[in-house]
Amino acid sequence: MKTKDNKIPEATIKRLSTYVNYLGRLGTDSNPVISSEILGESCQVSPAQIRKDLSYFGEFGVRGVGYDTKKLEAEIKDILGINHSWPTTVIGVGKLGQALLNFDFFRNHGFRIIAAFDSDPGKIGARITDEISILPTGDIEKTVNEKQISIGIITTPADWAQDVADRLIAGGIKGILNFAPIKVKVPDSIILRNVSITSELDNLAYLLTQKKRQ
Amino acid sequence: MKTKDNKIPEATIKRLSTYVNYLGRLGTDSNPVISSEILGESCQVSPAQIRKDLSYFGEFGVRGVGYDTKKLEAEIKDILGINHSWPTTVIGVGKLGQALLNFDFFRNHGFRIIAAFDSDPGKIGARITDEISILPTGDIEKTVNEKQISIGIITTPADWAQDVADRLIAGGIKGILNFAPIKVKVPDSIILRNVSITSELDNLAYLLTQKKRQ
DNA sequence: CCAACAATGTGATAACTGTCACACAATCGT
DNA sequence: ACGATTGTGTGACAGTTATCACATTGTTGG
Ligand SMILES: NC(=O)c1ccc[n+]([C@@H]2O[C@H](COP(=O)([O-])OP(=O)(O)OC[C@H]3O[C@@H](n4cnc5c(N)ncnc54)[C@H](O)[C@@H]3O)[C@@H](O)[C@H]2O)c1
Ligand SMILES: NC(=O)c1ccc[n+]([C@@H]2O[C@H](COP(=O)([O-])OP(=O)(O)OC[C@H]3O[C@@H](n4cnc5c(N)ncnc54)[C@H](O)[C@@H]3O)[C@@H](O)[C@H]2O)c1
Repeated sequence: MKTKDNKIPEATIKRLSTYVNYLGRLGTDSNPVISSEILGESCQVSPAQIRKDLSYFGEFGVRGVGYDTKKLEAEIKDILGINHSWPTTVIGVGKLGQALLNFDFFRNHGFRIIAAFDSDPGKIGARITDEISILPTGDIEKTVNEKQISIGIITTPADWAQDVADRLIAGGIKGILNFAPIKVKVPDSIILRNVSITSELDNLAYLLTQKKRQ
Repeated sequence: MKTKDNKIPEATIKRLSTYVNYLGRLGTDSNPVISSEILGESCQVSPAQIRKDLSYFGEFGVRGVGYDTKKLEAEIKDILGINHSWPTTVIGVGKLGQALLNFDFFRNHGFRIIAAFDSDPGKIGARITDEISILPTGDIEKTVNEKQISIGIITTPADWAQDVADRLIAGGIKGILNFAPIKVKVPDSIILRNVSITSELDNLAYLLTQKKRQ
């Protein structure tokens, strides 16, 4: 795969994720080929935007025809790096952590949760699946290191997020997805992304308020 | 509150949410005043960016001093429209829906979940809290209308998201927060925001892959 | 009262992102 | 064989967002 440039807009990556998700839901048998027009309608993105997004990474379509559905899906998965399974762990098996642990979608789309941690003695040892049982927080460093876990998902209360992040990093984690409503500090070598559900709701509230005030 | 302009960057709103969240966590007693420098360090935003963000809405600080912590928090809540409680409902009381229903944080920060819906006969009728028990999907229109619910949070499987959205809209909903991995179609008058956890993970995978390939 | 200082608010500028039009390549029908 | 048609790929342009420098304004200590 060629990357013409390394200055890809973040929004482009987000859209690629949408495209690949939609392509995966398509019956490839009935739709062997798809145009940017049709794809755009489903993803609510302009056709030109789709072509532009793809053009950052190469030429995947056939002029006058469109894109081979299956091939395009594979190409985007390759671009995003979800054509293999990233070993992943969840720390904090509360309400949200359990939802993520039981979310099968991940398994088929590039992520494999292979460990779970909690600090609650009442939870430690509980089986989640055949291969996962809840480990104590103190084991994070060792386990991440031994199992070569790449991605850590933090779903502990905010007060513990930094501590957990530090442990993950000590164990050699590569990337962190943080659900706690706090900005954890990590060295530049670690990729960090935050999911802020609260901020999405706040945004909704703002737009509703705007509409009312206008 | 004055709004100088109605072209506020979406990123600004997202950051305001971060600021207000951080300010809420501060002990206002020990920190009656805060500078853009300090706030920026905690929120990982440049001081200039913070001042710019706030300047879209007015002048809230005192030159040479900084911002009154409590007052700034109140001002941002006012800007975002989270200085009162939005009546909210969750549709799809599965793993994720339950996590959201039990997330107390919302209650103290501008959102009050006052109804929950599911289509599973085994779940209907179950009590969530004193005031909420799970209602059947067929009641969405009526309940949203009667209780004047403003915001609907969709946590059903993707295949049902559009149906649920249509019912919410028929009931007079104002805004929708959608967790299902599909783009639901809504009229322009409805505010729609999507939370895509998968896309955040994809983004993480992309960045990790980039790092590896570089 | 004034000078030294601290931190805000903002216009100018740079960087980034999205839109659009159209050249170009492949296919299809005659 | 070739013109008509379809839909991609991309350069030029427009719009948006972030960064920076500094003028401005309030505070504090002598
Ligand atoms: N529930 C939601 O809908 C929601 C939404 C947005 C953000 N969040 C955030 O996600 C995080 C988890 O939320 P939740 O609702 O699942 O809370 P929860 O209380 O249900 O779960 C937290 C879990 O973390 C465990 N834990 C505490 N300290 C720990 C530590 N040091 N190491 C490992 N595990 C530890 C607890 O034992 C518990 O099982 C919080 O930071 C919350 O703000 C939750
Ligand atoms: N669990 C996660 O971590 C996670 C992460 C990202 C996105 N999501 C998305 O959130 C949604 C819910 O995920 P989940 O893990 O909670 O699934 P789940 O299967 O645990 O829950 C889905 C719930 O929706 C109910 N439901 C089904 N059809 C309905 C209808 N027509 N009306 C009302 N309720 C209906 C089901 O009875 C069930 O209780 C899915 O779209 C999923 O893709 C989940």
